[in-house]
Amino acid sequence: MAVWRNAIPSRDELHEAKREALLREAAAAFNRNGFHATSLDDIAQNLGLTKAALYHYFPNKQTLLSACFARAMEVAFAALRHAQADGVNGRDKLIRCISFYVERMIDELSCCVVLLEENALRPADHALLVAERDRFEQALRSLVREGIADGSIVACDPKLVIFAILGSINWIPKWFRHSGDWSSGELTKSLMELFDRMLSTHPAAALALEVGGSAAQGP
Amino acid sequence: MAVWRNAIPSRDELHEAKREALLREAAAAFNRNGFHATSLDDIAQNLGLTKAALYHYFPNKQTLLSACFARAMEVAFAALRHAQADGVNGRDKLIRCISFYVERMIDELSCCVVLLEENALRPADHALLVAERDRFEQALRSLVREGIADGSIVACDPKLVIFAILGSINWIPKWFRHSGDWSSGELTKSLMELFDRMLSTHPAAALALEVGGSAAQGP
Amino acid sequence: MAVWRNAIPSRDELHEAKREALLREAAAAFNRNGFHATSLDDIAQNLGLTKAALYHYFPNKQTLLSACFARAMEVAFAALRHAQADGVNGRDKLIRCISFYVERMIDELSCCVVLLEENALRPADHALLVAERDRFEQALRSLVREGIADGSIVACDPKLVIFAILGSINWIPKWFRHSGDWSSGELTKSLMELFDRMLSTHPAAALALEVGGSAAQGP
Amino acid sequence: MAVWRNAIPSRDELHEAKREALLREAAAAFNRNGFHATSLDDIAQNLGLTKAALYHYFPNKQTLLSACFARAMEVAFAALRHAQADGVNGRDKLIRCISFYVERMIDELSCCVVLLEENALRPADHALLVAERDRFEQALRSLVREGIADGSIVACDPKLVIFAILGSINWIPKWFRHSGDWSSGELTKSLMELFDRMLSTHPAAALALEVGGSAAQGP
DNA sequence: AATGAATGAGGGTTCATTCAT
DNA sequence: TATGAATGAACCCTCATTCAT
Repeated sequence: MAVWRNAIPSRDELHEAKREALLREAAAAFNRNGFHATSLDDIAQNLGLTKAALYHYFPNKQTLLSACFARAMEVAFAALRHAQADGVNGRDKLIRCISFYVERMIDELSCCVVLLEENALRPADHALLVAERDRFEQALRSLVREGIADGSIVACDPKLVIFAILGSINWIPKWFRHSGDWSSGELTKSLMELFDRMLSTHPAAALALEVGGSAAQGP
Repeated sequence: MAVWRNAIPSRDELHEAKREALLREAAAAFNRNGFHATSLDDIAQNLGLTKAALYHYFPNKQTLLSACFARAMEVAFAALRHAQADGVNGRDKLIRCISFYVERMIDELSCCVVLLEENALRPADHALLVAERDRFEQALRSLVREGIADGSIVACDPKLVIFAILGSINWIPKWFRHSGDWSSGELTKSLMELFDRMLSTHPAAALALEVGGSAAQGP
Repeated sequence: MAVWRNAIPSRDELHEAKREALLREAAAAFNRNGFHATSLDDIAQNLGLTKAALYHYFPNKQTLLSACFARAMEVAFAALRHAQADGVNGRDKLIRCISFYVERMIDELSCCVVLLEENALRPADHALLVAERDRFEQALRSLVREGIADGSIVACDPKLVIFAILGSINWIPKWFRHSGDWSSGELTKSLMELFDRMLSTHPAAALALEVGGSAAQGP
Repeated sequence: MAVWRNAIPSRDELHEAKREALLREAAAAFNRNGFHATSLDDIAQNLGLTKAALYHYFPNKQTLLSACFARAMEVAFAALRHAQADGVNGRDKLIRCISFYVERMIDELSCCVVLLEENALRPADHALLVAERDRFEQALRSLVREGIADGSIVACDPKLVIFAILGSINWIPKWFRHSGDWSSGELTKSLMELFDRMLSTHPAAALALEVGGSAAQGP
């Protein structure tokens, strides 16, 4: 039976797989050109489908966007849980969180400038999703405060630091290409080094940090 | 008489002033909602005009965008000249340049996510302006290399560092409000401290640097 | 006093002269590009004026068209009177009429495709002017009948003949240029020879005809 | 089965049929009112469609015009081939060509004042199509020269003769109505008699010619 | 599930026309 | 008289969305 289930996917599984492919394609297109400059025709063509066919998987274009946004939020909170579990201090948690988030976003959704398009969300989605995003940002700021308190992060304005980091991250899809100089892992690692130095109270030690690796040795 | 000539602006001066107001309003709207989500009606209404009236000042919507972009590039190269003239080493030059750029962009064009919309430019403008932007980014990378060479900037990948910094900067209009917690000068100063720490070989020294103070006094 | 009146034209005379220049320019433009493809800006620029200035001479664009049309009709009826007075038979009258009409239309109004634009006239003007044009066409047909009756024109359908001739004439502005191979007089003469042969009962004699010259020697 | 395939047109055939209907409707409208005075709404309403629906069949309004123009050119060159094959001398060829052209143009495209709108063509189409039209006119002039050489056409200026004939033809849609006095065949025949007399060296013989009868039986 | 046809709303642009200066 | 500014209507075109097949 298991063999069969692998060999011949059920109708629902096929549907779900196509839905997933559509979501990824939409995310990639939104990242490339922005939500408004992306037509359903564009997305459909890249999938070898017709515009009308998309409506079997999503009720409308806005939903594609909010699904991307929601996916980003899922990743964000997964990153947060991951960081809370494994991090040894504020800075370590923050870096782990960002690292996890960036690498998965790049691989799954071509990273998420989608977030740039928050104004394109319908009011209902907007309220819900922006609230979630704000919760995420609040959590990140809390990590900064935690780091400042435990001495792992230099004195700074948590709000500003988080804005700076998120800016760098959300900018990635504007220049990163999977075919380019870096893999998503390399990019993430290098970027984390920069952030780490920006935050560290002892930057020399920061350089020794192995970001994304098995263990983070805080000061 | 000279007083009178100042007091009563000529028709040309009035025209130019309105054109300038339109450019600013367009930049602000593009920053808020993106190029494609901004209709000429939106811009016109905010100026108390009709859509058609805009065509007295700009030949088409695309030109509004490229004018914003071009303005950003003017500021960028002014910042570069300023930094080259006054900076004492690579890091100092880079920080001065970014500082000057950010502060003026915020004040003049609500900062420039406009740059995000490069894909919306017409081919002719795109070729010209993106080339200029690339020249600017190259110049910034050169400053990084200069800093690495003179020991003021820590070993790093110049490309990545510049992307990280530009990302932070271009993200500003998504959250900064003139009516908010920071003035443009305060924001700039705080942000430069972060960048400085990210780049510095001796972060302690970096904190002593008075960034934004002298750097922001452009011509 | 007369000297003065010649040397310094009165305000009214100046106005009338400019109005006349505007009418000609409009006619030329309409002939070149058609009524709808001609903007008031086009006309104004060719006159070294602003669009708004035209409104000192004509209340609106439609009036420019109907004035051209009316002018064409004046010329048409002048041609008719001329032909009635001097022609020696039906064919001679018809040819004289057409000849007079064509030459003056070319010189005064760049010839009148304006007539092609009858559908662009406002209802009020349309009723009036098309009625006049129909009267003119009727008169031409009468000349054909007269020619058939007096033996100077071959048996034919008057309606069709007139349509054929008017078609040729109204086509002129599509290819004739004042700077080209023919003068308006030469063109008219050659064209009349063609028409004359088309109508003549004795084409050999037709070739001897001196159209537009001092005397027409009918058969 | 073949019967069925004929009885129930395929989707492609339906599409093509509608496209053809649109082309005819557009041609008729352009002939009636001119290109610029014809809105897509006008055309669409006459077809019982919405403006936007037209875009399933043509990419833009200009293409409707150039397709009409191109169609006219196809007919023109078919007429030319036909005349070259069957004509016995220059005059006969010319008349056959014109006859074939006129009758088919009237029946297929309400005749083609479309040609009047050459200025409305986009540069790319303009270059191509006007070149074709010029080739057609050149071919017609060659026929005139051939006729002069073989004695079937009276001495005349080929350029002028062709302009005169084309003028008559292009004027047709301004007055001809399918519901009127003449059928397209009768009109064509009568018109050819006029042209024939205009060209003939022996007009008596010309009258004996049976124009339009055999000439109108195209492939 | 997939598609071609059709639509209605909306945006950019042009242009005749008006008006204050 | 002449003009720059402004407007509103109309147009072409795009696109998300719906529906019958």
